[in-house]
Amino acid sequence: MDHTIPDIVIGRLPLYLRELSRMEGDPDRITTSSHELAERLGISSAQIRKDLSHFGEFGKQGTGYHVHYLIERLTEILHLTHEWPVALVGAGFLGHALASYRGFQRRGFAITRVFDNDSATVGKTIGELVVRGIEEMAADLRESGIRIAILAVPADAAQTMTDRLVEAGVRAILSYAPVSLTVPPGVQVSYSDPVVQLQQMTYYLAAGGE
Amino acid sequence: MDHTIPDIVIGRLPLYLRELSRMEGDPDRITTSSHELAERLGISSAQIRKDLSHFGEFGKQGTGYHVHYLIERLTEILHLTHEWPVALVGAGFLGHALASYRGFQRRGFAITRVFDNDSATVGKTIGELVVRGIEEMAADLRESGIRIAILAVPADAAQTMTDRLVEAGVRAILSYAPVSLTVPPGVQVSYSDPVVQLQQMTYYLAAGGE
DNA sequence: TAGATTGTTAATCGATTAACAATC
DNA sequence: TAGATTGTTAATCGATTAACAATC
Repeated sequence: MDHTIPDIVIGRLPLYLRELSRMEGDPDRITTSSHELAERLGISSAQIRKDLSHFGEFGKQGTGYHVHYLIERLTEILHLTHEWPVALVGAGFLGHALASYRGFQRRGFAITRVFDNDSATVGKTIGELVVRGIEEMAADLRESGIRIAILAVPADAAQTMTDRLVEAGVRAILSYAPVSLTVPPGVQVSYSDPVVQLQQMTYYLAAGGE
Repeated sequence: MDHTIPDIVIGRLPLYLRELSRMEGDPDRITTSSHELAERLGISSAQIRKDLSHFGEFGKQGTGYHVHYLIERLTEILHLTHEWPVALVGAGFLGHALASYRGFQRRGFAITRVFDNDSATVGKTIGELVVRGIEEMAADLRESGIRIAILAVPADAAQTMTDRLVEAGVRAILSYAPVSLTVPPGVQVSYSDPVVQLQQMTYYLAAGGE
């Protein structure tokens, strides 16, 4: 039941979880089906059933899936049963937006540290968090045991900060810097670059649109 | 040479372009190879050659690829030969961060409009842009011919705003709202949800890390 | 020339889908 | 029971990779 599951399957589980949580917001709804979920997510129902079957049997023939039960199973599978503390590196505009985002807490994460290397920013507060200097970072992360970081620094600083984070025990990095990062095996990296996403879409937009 | 190229191939082209642009920053560098590019991006050289071969022959045996020339070809392929105007919907923390981001212009995009439905925000300025009311949006987009929008509104408002954008002629939407959107055929949608990315990574983090 | 590297082919690998027996 | 929907199989579809002739 756990013969190294494809990464692409793991990538869809959070989408299932997100959609199920929306469904759970409706108090009248108790169950859903792979068809309904598929419809709402724009993928095939067979894919959803196949993905879930990697982890067990969560549904009932004729009835479908109990929404709350499936949420609990996915929460376990994704290791979201406890809240993960997250370090934010970079307190620029994007850092501020991330630190202020209310959506983390509800879904398993909490930014508990903010670091920046600009002495003019260090010491200021964002919400309840005081911005700390980069020189404190390694010791602080090791001491607090934080394993997840969000990188919101300029491209030039990204690899250096990544190296420091990994050295300090961080094992998962969500990077907003527009560069490919090099990390040792066992460290997860996920990227978000709005321009890369826009550039993919413009391929499909016939030229000529001013 | 153009028998509907796989979407996954198109998705990698912006990454090639980004890495090549970094290489071009080094004045000593004239050419690169599929091997070097592969190394820097963490993918296979065969994949890079295969991807590029969908569009033509851009390299020279024994020499590799001329960096500047390949940048120009990719720029054409992705329709980045002119700057695309972009409408930003939502002027919260994230909207501010996006509107202030210097990285768009250099890579083919310019946010030229910002809309928000909060009357306390409308009329304020972000950089050189004045925030406009949502009620102006449809007419303004149609008149300006804008085809690309970035959606930075709460989940609840996302589908309604999407419908309005599509109705007003927008054909590509980059959404930061944590919901699946429904759009008619021919409209591109790309998503960015940091929590989804974090949740994918926690799967690989052994539980127990407090 | 000798060495390097492309573009392409064919093989391999992996993911998606259609279909259906099982069963609630 | 009749209808609905799962979990799973096998077939299909698509993407990646290894290998190499061509050639700069």
